[in-house]
Amino acid sequence: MFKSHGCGELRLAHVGTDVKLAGWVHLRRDFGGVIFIVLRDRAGVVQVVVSADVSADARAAAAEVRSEYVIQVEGTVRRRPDDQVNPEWLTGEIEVEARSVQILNTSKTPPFYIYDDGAVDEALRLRYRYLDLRRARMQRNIILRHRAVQFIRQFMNAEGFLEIETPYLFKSTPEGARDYLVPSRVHPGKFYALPQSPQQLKQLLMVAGFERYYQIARCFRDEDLRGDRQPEFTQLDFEMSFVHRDDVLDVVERMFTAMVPEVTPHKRVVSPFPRLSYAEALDRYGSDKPDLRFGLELTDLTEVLSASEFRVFQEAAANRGQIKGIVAPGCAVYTRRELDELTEIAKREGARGLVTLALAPEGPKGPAVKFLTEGEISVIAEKLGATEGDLICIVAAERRVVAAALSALRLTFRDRLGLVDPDLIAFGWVLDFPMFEWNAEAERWDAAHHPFTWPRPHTYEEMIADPAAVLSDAYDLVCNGWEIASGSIRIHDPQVQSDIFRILGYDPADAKAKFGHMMEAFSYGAPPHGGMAPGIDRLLAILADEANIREVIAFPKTSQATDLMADAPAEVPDQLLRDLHIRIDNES
RNA sequence: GGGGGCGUAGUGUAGUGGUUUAACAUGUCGGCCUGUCAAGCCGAAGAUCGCGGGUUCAAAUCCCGUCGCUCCCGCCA
Repeated sequence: MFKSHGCGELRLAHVGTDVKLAGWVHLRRDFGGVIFIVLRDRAGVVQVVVSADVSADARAAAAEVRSEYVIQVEGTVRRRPDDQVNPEWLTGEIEVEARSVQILNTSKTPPFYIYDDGAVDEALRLRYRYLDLRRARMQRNIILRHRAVQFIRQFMNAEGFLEIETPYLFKSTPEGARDYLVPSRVHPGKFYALPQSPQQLKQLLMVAGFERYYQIARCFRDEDLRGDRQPEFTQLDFEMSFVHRDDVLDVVERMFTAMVPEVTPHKRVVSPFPRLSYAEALDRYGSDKPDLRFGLELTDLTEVLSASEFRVFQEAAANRGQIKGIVAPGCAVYTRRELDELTEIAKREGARGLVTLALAPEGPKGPAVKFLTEGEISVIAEKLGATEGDLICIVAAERRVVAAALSALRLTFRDRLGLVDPDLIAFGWVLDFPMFEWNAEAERWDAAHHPFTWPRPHTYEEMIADPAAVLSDAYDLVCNGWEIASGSIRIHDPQVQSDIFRILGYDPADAKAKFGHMMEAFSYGAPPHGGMAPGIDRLLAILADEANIREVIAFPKTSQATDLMADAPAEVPDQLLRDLHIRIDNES
């Protein structure tokens, strides 16, 4: 072994110990006769003192050393004099007096600082990802991820789940995200698809009688990226037989409630997780993934303002729309410019405008004041619980737009007013999703979650009577405003499954080709089952205080889905394409 | 597919009201230095201002195009 200890693990207790260390040169301070080297390895950093008095050879070697050289040091752990303790460091009470310094490898000057987590151009970080990963922030995040995943494995194992792998080369399924395809060499013109999730396979594992399955599964979706979306991402995919909805929720709730204090002790989990119906989430927060760390809930004013003379309100009420508002505490002083920005946010979500009422000391102010009676204004303020100094924001439009606009404003105030404790982890369940969604463009019903979800009323007659009213046993877990997991109790009855396909308008022959294996499997004694799939990347981003899941993935893609380090995707030799029976059409 | 932001020594930034030898910090290289801890002091090198084209007497600066990174909308059952 090159080393007897990790650099960062040395403490006062090691004083007097002879140690062999190996790592990277973090910083170097050369005084001529004495050279300080801050040596770094995975465990952390420690100060090495190389004195000419101790070893002329060691001093000579240390003088050659530069940032990020890989060196080996042999020496003795020594207590630092009281006035030279570095309280910033875990190893700050000691130092290693070097007897020998060996250069194991040199390094070019790195393209950015390793010892500092300061901002560096994203493209440069990704091009030199292996250097970026050396930096404290990424080391911390990747190690945190390891600990979280290990916790999950131990927890799931203890709960009686079996870890089972499923294929990456599988079959494209209709709907959902665009698939990543893999051409078949053996079967010209045919393609595998990388799984968007192991959904079908885990259900088949339930049919197979494993009862409890889990997998830290890579999933692939060929859609445009966002801060919370990468083309490949990782889920804790699990499925359970002979359970009801609450049994599934219970596993996840216990797991995360135990995990957070274990891997991030400075974070506080709100427990038990609040439960909201989908309808309630939209009603109170305007979103199906509400940030539950703060209030600022939406209040419905449709009824109290239905008789208003104000045309904006009249129209909304007349068109079966809604009038809702939120209160921004202390924001009555907002300038014209700030109010315009709020209006822009509302408009971006489809609202035609935003009604603002500033409760200034001299009375209510705002462009709509002249259209409202004093009585109406006081009813609004009372309903919303607004007091002097507050800013009221009202959107009147169709339900969807009202929800989207006020939700966006709510998050804007969250950020501007600093309404959340960054160390709060606020999980919440969103339940009772609708089974179907009307797809106006295609003029048909789509599955709101996926077509394998168990509908509450499950006879064809009950469902077709009013598809919009059919709720399902689908559920989401949200955390700090992110959708963190999604799942459902599945259909295990082939009759119900074919009824769902019928309502979704699948051509029976087509459904058989796409899902025949599922239908057939269900006809061989499929147990009632359900499951869920928490997104590991998103959860880790929240725990690591990162806004982008890139920061918790060792080798992520850019927002254009490229790998700047390896330069992928890339062209391939013609022969490879010929083997795959593929010709490139440069026209399209 | 659409919209916004960014691109200037290795890195992070300033300069963007047209006329500079393109500034500052840090890093790099050399020198001094035996107790520093983002060491200090002295000295040096380092930038065709992302790329291409245009306007002009004159472009880092204005215009057009293009590339890259990023955020958002669409998309993501």
